[in-house]
Amino acid sequence: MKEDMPDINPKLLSPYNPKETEDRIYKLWEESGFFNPDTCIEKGITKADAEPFSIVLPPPNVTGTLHIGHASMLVIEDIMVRFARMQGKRTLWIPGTDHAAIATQSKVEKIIEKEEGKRKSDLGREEFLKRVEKFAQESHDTIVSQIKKMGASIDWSREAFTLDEKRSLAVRTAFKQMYDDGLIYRGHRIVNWDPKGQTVISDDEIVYKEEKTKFYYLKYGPFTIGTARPETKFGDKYVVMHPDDARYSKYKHGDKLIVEWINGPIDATIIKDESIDMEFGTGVMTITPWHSAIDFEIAERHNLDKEQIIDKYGKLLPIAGDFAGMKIKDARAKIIERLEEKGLVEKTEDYTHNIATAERTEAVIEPQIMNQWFINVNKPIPARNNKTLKELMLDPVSNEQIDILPENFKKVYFNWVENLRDWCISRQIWYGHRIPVWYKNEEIYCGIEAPKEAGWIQDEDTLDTWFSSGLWTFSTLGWPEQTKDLADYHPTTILETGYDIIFFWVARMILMSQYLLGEIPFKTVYLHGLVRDAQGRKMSKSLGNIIDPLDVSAKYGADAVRMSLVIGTGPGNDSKMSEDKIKAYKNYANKLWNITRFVLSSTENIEYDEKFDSWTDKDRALIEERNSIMKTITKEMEEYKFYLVGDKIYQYTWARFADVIIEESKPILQGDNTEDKNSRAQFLLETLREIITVLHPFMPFVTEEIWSMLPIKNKNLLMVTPWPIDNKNA
RNA sequence: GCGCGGUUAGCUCAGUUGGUAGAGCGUCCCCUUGACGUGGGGAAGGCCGGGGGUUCAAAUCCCUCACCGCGCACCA
Repeated sequence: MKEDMPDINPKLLSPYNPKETEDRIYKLWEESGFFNPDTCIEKGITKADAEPFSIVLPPPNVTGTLHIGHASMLVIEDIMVRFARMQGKRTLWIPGTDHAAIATQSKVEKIIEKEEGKRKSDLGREEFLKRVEKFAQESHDTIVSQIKKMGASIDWSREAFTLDEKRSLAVRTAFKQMYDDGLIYRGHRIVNWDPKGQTVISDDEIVYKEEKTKFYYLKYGPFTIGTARPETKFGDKYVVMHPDDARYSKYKHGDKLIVEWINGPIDATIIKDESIDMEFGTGVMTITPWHSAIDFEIAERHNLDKEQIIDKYGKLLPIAGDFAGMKIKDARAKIIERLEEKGLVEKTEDYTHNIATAERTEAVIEPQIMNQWFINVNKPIPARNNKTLKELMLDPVSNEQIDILPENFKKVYFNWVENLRDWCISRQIWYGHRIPVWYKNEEIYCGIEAPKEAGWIQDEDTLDTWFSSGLWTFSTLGWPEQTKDLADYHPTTILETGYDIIFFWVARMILMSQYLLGEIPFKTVYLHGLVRDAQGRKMSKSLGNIIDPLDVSAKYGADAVRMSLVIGTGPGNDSKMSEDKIKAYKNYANKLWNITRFVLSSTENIEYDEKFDSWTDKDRALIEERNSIMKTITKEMEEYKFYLVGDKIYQYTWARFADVIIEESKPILQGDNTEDKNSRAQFLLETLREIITVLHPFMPFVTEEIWSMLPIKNKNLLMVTPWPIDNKNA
């Protein structure tokens, strides 16, 4: 039966085969050079003065492989980028990876411990770093090939890494400028210490977990104090209450008394402070300034002594007397035993509270007072109209220089910035940007390069990974050098990223760009959600519900995976993923294939005329209908409503074009009326062409493949073919 | 505690400025040898979370309650 169609591309005779197609097409794109806007200009595809469209890829961590969430991000961004390119914009998408300091280091530590039974201290800093770098390189290579598989039309010639030479220079330059402006300082402050990771972490790297524990009421002289942490109480010599608390009015601020305590009598001092909640417990507490942020603040206010009770490894110090050297967990019960013996335990209750744990190591955070590096977010900056970093972060969002989609995240953003405390940027890990500060005797030197004279020793610490990520929109464009790229493409057009890193990353990019460049890093922030499984659960190894983007792409084609990741995924919302959904879009790719076969075979003896004008009334009506849909689609593309567009094209192709229009066309094409026949044939060809064109950002592989088979004269690759609708000049 | 979402067909979700409820998957029936069974036609199935209000008209706007989810802050 197929002999009747001798001129049809033989590929069309069998079902669409993504496996055979995708790698070949990607290679075609890469070889064309069109991922690079400079090439597009050189070859006359894009005008040199065209409107720029630029976007940076949120650099995946070099901790392993990409997951479905990365795939979703790649797809949304690739749709933006392909659409912009087809609209004739000077389109730049910059790829890169993130060294992810603490995440990568702890991953490699785990591997080395598992495979060789060694710790990083057994290897030494230099050797350990070599191992991390090797691991990072391998991860990088995997990630790059995965990005290509998904069809990302990204400019590989501009690839960056947060820890490469150029980005390191950017980091040191930024650090030095902040240091010189007095925004970066070193000081003894209460910080979040991770006893397992042996490093400080920022407030945002903390995860609160619910814990059931005991709450003890202890006799402290004439008072009863409540605590869940008796092991910190050894040095407690201040007893604090609210100044308005009538129950304790006979005690005056500064009164001294001697109380019997864990290891004997203690000189206690009465402190009155308004931060005390009279309703909670007995309204009296003792404080441990070294190991509690709240207590630290009280101590600062009243200029009280601070004493360390717990060491870096979570063990008790000599102040604990008999308990010295014990771990917190073991000590707690023993201390209570002792207090019981002394008759100091009044009662014990069950208690549920949230404890701070480290995001990476899951260890319980122990607040400690330590000498660390901080960024001052409240200091006026003369070069920026005396605005503080906080204000520099707030301004562009409140005055709408920067749009956030969906808008409700603005509120979340404001709330976070307003409550922001100084950002602790030093980390006691090895992998990362070393702090560009050197010491010699009492002297301190901060510079972009090491001092030339001998005897200077560099600070041991590295920087929080988000410090370098904060520079990403401009460090990738060549800053601190004043490059052409920087002038052409910064501020970037849009930042597309997950809502879970709005604080970590989005806020810090705004901070860095506003401060260092005096301009916003991007005009729009598009926040995507989490990709969950069909039941709405998070994907995790333990649930066994992980969908690997590469697996499903191999099985159903990257186009099908792309469609299923976009449709039903508005900004800010989590999306759900299932193989059934992917399967449906694989069928769609095949449907397009079959439509193409029909249209090409049934119009074989008719020459496609792009300027055809003798439409029948019926076809004129169909064109009008199609144009109106295309207009809507274009408008929604411009509004970033890809989830609507994808579905609209799908519906139009299948339910309208295939099921109705093509069915109606069969008798027309087989009939005797030449005018009707010709008009309808032209309509089918033109409509197929338009469908394939507007679908290209969503399903680039199958559309590019079909495009290559359409009877169009002088055509270029579909990826650089102009978008068919221009709403502005319509 | 403060804030933000969500609640629409069995499941997962759309529903643009208020105008007679939609899709995918699933279920049931039927059809089909020239584009496609990865198909076609049809059907069942929804007081659009509860209550109240505005309006000629509300899934859509306002108020309120309930439940689910998330973020931030956390009390010793």
